[in-house]
Formats: sequence, C-alpha cells, structure tokens
Amino acid sequence: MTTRPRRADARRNVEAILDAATATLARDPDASINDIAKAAGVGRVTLYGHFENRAVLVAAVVERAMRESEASLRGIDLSGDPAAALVRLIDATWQVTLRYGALVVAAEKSMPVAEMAAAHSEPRERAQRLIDHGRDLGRFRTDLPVSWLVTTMHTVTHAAATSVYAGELPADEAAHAIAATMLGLLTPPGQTVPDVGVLRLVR
Amino acid sequence: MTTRPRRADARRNVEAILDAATATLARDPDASINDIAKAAGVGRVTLYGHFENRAVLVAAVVERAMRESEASLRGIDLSGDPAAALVRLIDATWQVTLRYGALVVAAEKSMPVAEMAAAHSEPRERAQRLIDHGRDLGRFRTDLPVSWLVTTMHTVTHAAATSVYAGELPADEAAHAIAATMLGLLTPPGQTVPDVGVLRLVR
DNA sequence: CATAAGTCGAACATGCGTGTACGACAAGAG
DNA sequence: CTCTTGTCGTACACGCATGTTCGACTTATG
Repeated sequence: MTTRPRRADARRNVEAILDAATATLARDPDASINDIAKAAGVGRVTLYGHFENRAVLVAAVVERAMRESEASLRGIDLSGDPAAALVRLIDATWQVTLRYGALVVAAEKSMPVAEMAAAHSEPRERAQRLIDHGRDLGRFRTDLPVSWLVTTMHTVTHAAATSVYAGELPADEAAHAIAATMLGLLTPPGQTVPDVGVLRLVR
Repeated sequence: MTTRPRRADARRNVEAILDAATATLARDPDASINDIAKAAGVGRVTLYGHFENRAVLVAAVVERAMRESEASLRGIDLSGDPAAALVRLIDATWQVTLRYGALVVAAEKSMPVAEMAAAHSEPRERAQRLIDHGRDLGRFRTDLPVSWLVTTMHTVTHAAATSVYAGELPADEAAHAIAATMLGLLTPPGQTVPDVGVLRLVR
C-alpha cells in the first residue's frame, strides 16, 4: 500500500477489495476480514498484501467514501428558497447514505475520535448553514437548537436507509419521505407547512 | 436461575447483576461478561452461577426491562386531543428510552428474530393507534405511511438518548425537544403547526 | 519467454471473550 | 453453632478473528 502495485491485476484487486469492503461494511460494520476478502473474490492473504491492518483498510474505505461524498455534496446550492434548497440537499445526501449506509459505524470503532469528529463536521456545517438561512428568512423554526435539528435530519436519513434495507420502505420513495418529514418538522409553530408543490421536486 | 436462590446475598447479587447489565449494555451493547460482572461488583464465576449464558442474561435483562416499560406505558390515555396524547406518550417513552438506551441493540444480537419482532410490535402498535386517531381527526398528516411515521418517532427518541449521553442535549430538555419535533413533523401540509401551548405540558 | 510481481491455501501464533472445573473460603438459614 | 449455599480466584479448554510466514503456483510485463 505504501508503494503502488506495479501489475495490472494487483491494482484491479485493490479496487475490488475497496468495493467489497464498502458494500460489506455498509451492511454489517462487524464483518470479518475473511468476509470482505471472500466478497472481493480474493484470498485473505492477498488482502493483507495490500492493506496492513483492518484499521488501514477501513481508513482507506472511509477516505474514498468521503472523497466521493464530498464531491457530490459540495456543489449543492444552499441559497434561494430554503425549502427547495433543503430538498436538494436531502436528495443528494440520501444517495450517499444509501450507498455507504452503516459504514460510519464501522469507522467509529477503528478511527480516532478526533478524525471522526472532523469527518462529521463538514456535512453537519452544511446542514446548519441551510437551516440558519431558512431561519433568517423566518421560514424555519427557531424554538429548537440548530444542532438538534441537524442531528434529527441525520438520524431520519439514516432511519430511511435502514427501512429500505429492511424492505419496509421502497427505495424510490425514501428521498420523498425524508424531505416531507424534515420540511414538516422545520416549519415553525403557528405557520403553515409548505404544500406538495415543493415536495414534487424530489421525484 | 431455574430455581430461585435460597440465600439472601445470592438474590441481592442477581439483582445487582441485572442492574449492572442493564446499565452497561445500554451504553455498550458489546460489553463483555467481565465488564458486567465487574460493574456488578461480583466475580465472573458468580455471574455464571446465576445465568448460564450471555444469551440467558441478556434475555433476563430484556424481559425485566420490557415488564417495567410495559407497566409505565400501558396506562397512557391515547384518546382525546391527539397532540396532548402524543405528548403524554412521548414523555413516558422518553423515560424508558433513557433508562434502557441501546439495550435493544444488544438484544438484537442474541435474540431470535421472531421474539424481537414481537417485542417491538407492542410499542409500535401503540404509536400507530395514536397516529391513526390523529389522522381520523384530520390533525396528523396522511401523505406518509404510518409505519414510516412510527419509525421516525422511534428513531428521533433514540437520537435524543444518544445526544443526551454525548452531552449535546440537556436531559431535562430532551422530552420537550422530541415532542416539539414529532408534533412538527406530524402536522399535515397546509395546516398550522400547534403552538407552544401544548408543548408546555412537557416541562 | 524469462523473470519479477502477485496470488493462494495451509499452517501457525496471538489475543480475546466465552464457558467450565476446582478448591478454599465466607455467609446466611435453621 | 453447624451445615448448606454461595462466592471468588485461578486455571483451563474452546472458538473465533486477526495477522504472519512459507512455499508452490500463476500472470503480467519487458
């Protein structure tokens, strides 16, 4: 891993391992190295040839996942109508969450707390900026801490992923459900919840 | 465990183990038997003297937790004003969740799926009844599946517990936050979110 | 096609959590 | 006070996941 593999199949295997690890860990954060190697169609020894540790492997997976996530989330326009912006953010976030699922849980067990906090801060700040924006316009509620609202948004998204995995919620309805849910809860007391016109943006 | 302990200190130890296991597993579902025994101020061997297995121990803990939970949840009046009833239900549910936290996760790993589903069905049905009631009165939204709303309620409550454990949310504000959150997201689009008058019931 | 680079299975070492066995010792019930 | 019932420490057996080592075998690359 310190020096790149010279041969083509080696590089292909590294990719396969990364992919398999992502998929496997997203389903079961406690998956064994053996499971991952098997899922990658590769011997366990080969895996160790490319990644010294479980920790190193997880770190690599997380790093790649974060790069891709950031790439698709960074470009989102958070300005303009807060409700519409929220739908945009949720839509993109949902795709990422569905792909990487419970990978976060696996990461939490082998990554130092500091790094973990740093990894979380980016998306949290994004959501927080959006909510602040909506508050400034009087469109989002101010009677609850922003951090709590952000937490709720994260949690609800995660719950949707779990529900989809469990077959309780159709995957193509998930983003809509999350958006409708969040839009409802972000609307201030004494104010009318935005109607379906906005929600239709999702699908 | 099959036959009750005859001696007083034995019975006391069983209680201590049950208490320690509840507290320890609520924090870390993967806690070892050793940790639990230590937390109970008891030798590991003693623990095995009372509970054959980890599974048996977990089952006992869960069973006791469910008995207590059911006792405090069964009596709740779900009729009348849906918003007020929701606040009542959340208030009681919150106490239970705070005490038993992530114990569910520990249970999921050693209990058969069927039993687990059965254990979940009771509280889910309760919430579902309440939401249905609110829908009938046109006070709760009908544009999302009931099961999703119930899941969300469960998830949000759980997130609150995690936040409190992490010190991000004061314990005495949690129930209020959950109630405000759920009331907000349950209100139908095109309708005014109930104001603070109801929420004040919580605190 | 020759060789360096990579793969693979089997075997081994290690650490950890679980569960059991033993024997000395303490504590409660009658 | 005596004897049954528990407790506790130590030690052991076992299974399981993690890493490592070895040697034979395969594959890309120049």
